[in-house]
Amino acid sequence: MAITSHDVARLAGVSQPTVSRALRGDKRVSEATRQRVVQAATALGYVPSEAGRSLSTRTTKRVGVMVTDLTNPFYPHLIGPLHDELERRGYRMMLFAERSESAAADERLLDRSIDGVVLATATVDTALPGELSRRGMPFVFLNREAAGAGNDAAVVDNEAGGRVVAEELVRLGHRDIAIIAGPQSTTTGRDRELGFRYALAEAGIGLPAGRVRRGPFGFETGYGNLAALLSQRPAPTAVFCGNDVIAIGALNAAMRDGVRVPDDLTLIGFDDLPMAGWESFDLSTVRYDLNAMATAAAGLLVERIEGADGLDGNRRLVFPPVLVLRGTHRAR
Amino acid sequence: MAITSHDVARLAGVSQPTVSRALRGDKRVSEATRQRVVQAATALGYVPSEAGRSLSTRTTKRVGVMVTDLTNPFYPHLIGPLHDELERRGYRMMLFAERSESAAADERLLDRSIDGVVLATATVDTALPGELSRRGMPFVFLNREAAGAGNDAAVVDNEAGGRVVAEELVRLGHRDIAIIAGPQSTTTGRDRELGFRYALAEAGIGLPAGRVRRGPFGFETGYGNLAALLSQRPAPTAVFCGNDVIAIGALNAAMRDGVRVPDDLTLIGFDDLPMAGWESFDLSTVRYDLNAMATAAAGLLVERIEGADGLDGNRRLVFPPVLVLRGTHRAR
DNA sequence: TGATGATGTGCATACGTATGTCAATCTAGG
DNA sequence: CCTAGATTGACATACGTATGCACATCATCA
Repeated sequence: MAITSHDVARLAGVSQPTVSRALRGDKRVSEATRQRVVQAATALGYVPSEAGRSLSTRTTKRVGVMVTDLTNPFYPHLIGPLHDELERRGYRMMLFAERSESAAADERLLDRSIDGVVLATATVDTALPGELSRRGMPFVFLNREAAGAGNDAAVVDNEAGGRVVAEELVRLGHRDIAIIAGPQSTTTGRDRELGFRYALAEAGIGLPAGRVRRGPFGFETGYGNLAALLSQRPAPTAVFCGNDVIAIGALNAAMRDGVRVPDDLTLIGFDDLPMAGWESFDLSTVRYDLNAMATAAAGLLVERIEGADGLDGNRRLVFPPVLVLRGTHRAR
Repeated sequence: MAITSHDVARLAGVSQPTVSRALRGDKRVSEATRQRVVQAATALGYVPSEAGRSLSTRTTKRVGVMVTDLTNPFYPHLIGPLHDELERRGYRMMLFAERSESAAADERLLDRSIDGVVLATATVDTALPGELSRRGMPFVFLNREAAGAGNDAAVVDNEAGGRVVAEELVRLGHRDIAIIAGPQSTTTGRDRELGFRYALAEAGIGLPAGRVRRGPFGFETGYGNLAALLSQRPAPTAVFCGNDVIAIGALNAAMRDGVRVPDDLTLIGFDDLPMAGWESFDLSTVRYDLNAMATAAAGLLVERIEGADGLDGNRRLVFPPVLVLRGTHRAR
C-alpha cells in the first residue's frame, strides 16, 4: 500500500540505500543519480516512514510538552511560541496533559517516542524530573521548576516580581494588603508570594493568614476568594494576585459585588497576558517576555537533545519582571 | 543503553516473542511465565519502544490536530476536550499549527507518524482533505469543514445560529444592523453570515456592503472594525460578531470610544466561551456544546481509524445552536 | 498405551530506513 | 601504460517489536 524507499529504488534503478542517501543529500551520491532518485520519489509521492527512520537513527525529532489545564488562558501563550520555535528547529510537538495520578514514571514519556520534554507543569515536589534524569531523557523546565533545580530552565524571577508589586503598593500608601496566590507547590505560586512577603516585611507591613488566599492559577481562584478577603476588618485596600487569570477572576468578583476598581480596591496581576491590556480589564500587572521565555525553553531543550551531554552544567535562564501600571491600581 | 524486550527475555529466561506476548496479555502464554516476564520487565524498568511497535504494527496510536493560531482564546477549548478524549481512547496528540504555505501535501501528516488527523482549520477551498483521502489518511473536520463536505465532521449548525441571532435582533426592534463576520473562506465565517443574511432578508431588512466587515476570528477584527461601522449614517444599532473573540474585541473598542453597550449598541457573539459569561463582558451569544463537539470529533476519528474503512458513508454530526441572552443586547 | 487435541514456547521473519564496509569504476600522475 | 586514489553505488546489517508457523509437552480418552 504505502510507498517505501524500495519502490523508489526500483523505479530509479538504484539500490534502497542509495535512495536514502540521495534524498538526505549525502555528497557521496552523484548529481545525476540524485536527480533520478528525486524524480522517482516525486513521481511516486514517496514520503519516508517516520517509524523506520526513528528506529534506525534512534531519534524522533519530536518533543513532548507537559501542561496541566489546557483551557487555562495562560497556556496557549506558552504553547504557541513553543510550537513555532520547535518547528523552526525541525521538531514536532506532542501535547500531554498531566495525569492526576502519579506524575512519576510516565510511560508516555519513556517509550522513546519523543527526544525530550518541556515541563510546564512541574510542582516543587514532583518525582518526574528525577525519573527523566535517570532515564537519560532530556528535559527543560518552563515557567515553573522543581525544588532541587539544577536543571535547564527558563523562568521569570518570580521573587523579584512579587517584590516589585509590594514595593509599589507600599509606595502608593497601601497598608492593608492581601494576596490571592497560586499553589504553594509551584515555584510561580510560592516565590511570587515569598518576594511579596519579604518586601512587605521590610516595609514593616505584615501579611496575616487572614489576608492570604491560595488556589490553582485559574479564574475561579480569584473569583471565589475575593469576597472573603474583603469581608475581613479592616478590609484590604489592595490585593496582589498570583497571575493575571486570578486577577481577572477577582476583577469580575469585584464587578459582581459592586466593588469599584481601582477606587475601592487596587488589584495587581502577574504575566501581562494580552488580555490584561484589553480595555475591559486594563489590568496593572507584572510583565516579562513570555514569548522569549517559551522560545528560549525550546532552544535549551533542543540544544540539550542535540548536544549529546556535551553541555556543561545546567543552564537557568531567568527573565526579569517589570511592573506595568495600567488602571487597576490607585494611591491610597 | 535502552532496555529492550531482548534484555527482559534474557532475564526471564524466555524468548523475545514470549516477552512481547506476555506483556500484551496474549492468552497463549501461561500465567506462570507471564508473572516471570512482568517481574523481569519491572526489575529492568522496561518500556517498549514505540518506534519498533509502530514499524511492526503499522499503527502509531497518535493523532494529529491541525489548528491555526494557537494563541486565539478559542482553540484551547477545542484542544482540551480533544486531548482528553483521545487519551481516553488510547491515542496521543500531536499539535500542528497550519503553515502559511501550501496546506496541501503536508509531509508532516503523511510520514505515517500519525494514524489520523483532526482538521480544525479547514478553509473551504483547501486541497488538504483531498490529498489525505488519496493517501488513505483518516481525518475528521472539527468546527470548520471544507466545501465538498462528504467527510466525517463535527460542526455547529452555523446557518441556524446566524438565523437565530438575526431573528432576535429583529424581534428587539433593530433595523440598522451590521455584522463583523469571520473569513468567507471558512464555513464558520460564511454560513453564520449567510444564515444571518437570510433571516434579515426575510424580515425585509437589508445588509448593505457598508454594514459588513470581515476578518480573522481574532480580537483585532472586532477591535479594529467597530469604529468604521459605527461611523456610517445611519449608524447600526446592533452588530452581530462572527464569534465571541471578535465580539469581545468590539466590546473593548466600544469601551475605548465611549460607546455604551447595550444602551447605545447591541452586540452578539458566537460560541459562548466561558469568558463570555464573565461579568466584564456578560456577552449575549450563541451557545452550542463545544466540549461535546470536540469529544465527538475525536470519537469519529478513532472509529474511522479503527474501523478500517468498514464504516458506511460519511458521518456529519451537527450540533444545534441556542441563543444565550445576557447583557449586551437591548430592545430598540 | 497410543493417538488426539490443547496448550505453551521458540524460530523465523517482516516492518522501513540509515549507515558501515566493500567492490567497481574512473581519473590522474608518474 | 600502470597504479594509487577518489568517486560512486551495492551489500549487509542494525534498530525493536509483533506475529505466523512449527514444534514440544502434556493431559485426555478410547
